[in-house]
Amino acid sequence: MAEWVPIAEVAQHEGEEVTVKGWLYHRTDKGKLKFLMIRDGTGLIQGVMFKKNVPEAAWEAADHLTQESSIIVTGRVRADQRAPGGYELDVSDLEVVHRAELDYPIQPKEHGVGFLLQHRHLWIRSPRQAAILRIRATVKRAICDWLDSHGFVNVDTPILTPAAVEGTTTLFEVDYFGEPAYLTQSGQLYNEATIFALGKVYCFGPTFRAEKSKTRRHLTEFWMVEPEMAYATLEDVMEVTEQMVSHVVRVVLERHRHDLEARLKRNVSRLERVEPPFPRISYDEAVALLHRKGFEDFPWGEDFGAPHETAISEEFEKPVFVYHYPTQCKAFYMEEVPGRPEVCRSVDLLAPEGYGEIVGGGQRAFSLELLERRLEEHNLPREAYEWYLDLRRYGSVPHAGFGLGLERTIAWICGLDHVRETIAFPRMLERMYP
RNA sequence: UCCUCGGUAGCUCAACUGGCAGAGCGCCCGGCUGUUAACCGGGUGGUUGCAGGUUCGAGUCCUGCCCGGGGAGCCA
Repeated sequence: MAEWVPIAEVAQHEGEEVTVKGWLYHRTDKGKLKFLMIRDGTGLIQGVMFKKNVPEAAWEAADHLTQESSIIVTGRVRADQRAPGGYELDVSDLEVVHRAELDYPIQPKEHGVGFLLQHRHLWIRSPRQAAILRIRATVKRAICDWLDSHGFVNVDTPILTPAAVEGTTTLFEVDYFGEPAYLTQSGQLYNEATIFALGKVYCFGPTFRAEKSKTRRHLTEFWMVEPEMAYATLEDVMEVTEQMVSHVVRVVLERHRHDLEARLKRNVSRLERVEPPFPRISYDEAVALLHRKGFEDFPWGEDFGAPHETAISEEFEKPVFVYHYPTQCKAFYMEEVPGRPEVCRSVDLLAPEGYGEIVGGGQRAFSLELLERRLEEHNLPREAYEWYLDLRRYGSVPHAGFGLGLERTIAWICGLDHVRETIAFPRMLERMYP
């Protein structure tokens, strides 16, 4: 038998007889000629099958072959401009591993979103969805590579937690041997402990929010990478963020340019501009900008909604940092701006093209006194935070960190209109199946 | 939780002012040596989301419920 090669590498075997193992994506019959679109997870290639070139049994097997049947196809690799992708397989033999039942629900045509999500376990086979999942893997890898090579130690923070990290908002409660426990919504507080042992750290895992959000930017289970650094400031956070994000975009462009352009119809020139430094504007400046752009009645002190974020990011070609938010709309652990306690040392990174906030971070409160006061103001149970307060008792340092939402970042890079396509099996309000 | 749109064949949708429930795709049969979601001919396919009401007659109007899409708030 000829050498088994992944479809992605078929072009390197021009003129040779090769075997591909995959699934039938689409078939077109033209009398004594058949076109078989074959996918194998690495790519898509057209097999051209002439009746006179294949054994009788292979021809008959192909005759009524159903979509998504698993097949092993052998043929000579040939360059042909008429073939999608430029190369095709001049088929000499075909073996049917399993003939799929004939009611495969997903056709190579348009479907409604609800239907596709109900069949997500099959939808991911479609080339576009598979491309997104491959890019997701690259994004994760690129993030870890960058952090690992810049002195960050990967620490796994717990998923089961005893209390709310950022207050008692919407957490998923689970039964922990008769006591309530909660699925984590951030590993940050634990990272603030581990930096005292390791210097620079990051956690990277799933987080859970039980909020009843029904928008293109929300999942109830999503992945977040959270770097945290000892002896670091808000300015350090912005520098690390822009370096890391730029690296990720660069790597994705390097490895997935074709998928981005051909499969996802992404305008990559927008991504090519993503290089440090990113513009930085203060919350005050952002509010002034909004006032100039038609949001005259936006009150100072409120957090931005989606339309505001879009309006701000429209003014810039790159992702933009907005820093020094009002203290009242950020979490209890934010450091104050010296001399201006009404704003805090926080920063959000807004992605271009209306993708909104992909990073939130800041410099953490340094002093025990400030933290104690904040816990009280936020009505948080002090007992649950005693260990956290210890961090300010034994060698407190200025420190800072941020969280980057993986799905939102991927949606932006891929140019998707909803984060649900960036994860294999999205968990959303109103949807837990499959 | 609120606002908004929707639910008709396996899929995407149509059906005027209440009057015989349809098309394209899929699938099945036949034809075709260059298809790109092929094309041509024939065939298959329905508890109109559920329950009740109005009416001679309801996919269509009314009430309630269920399910889903989009958005807001909140967030990454």
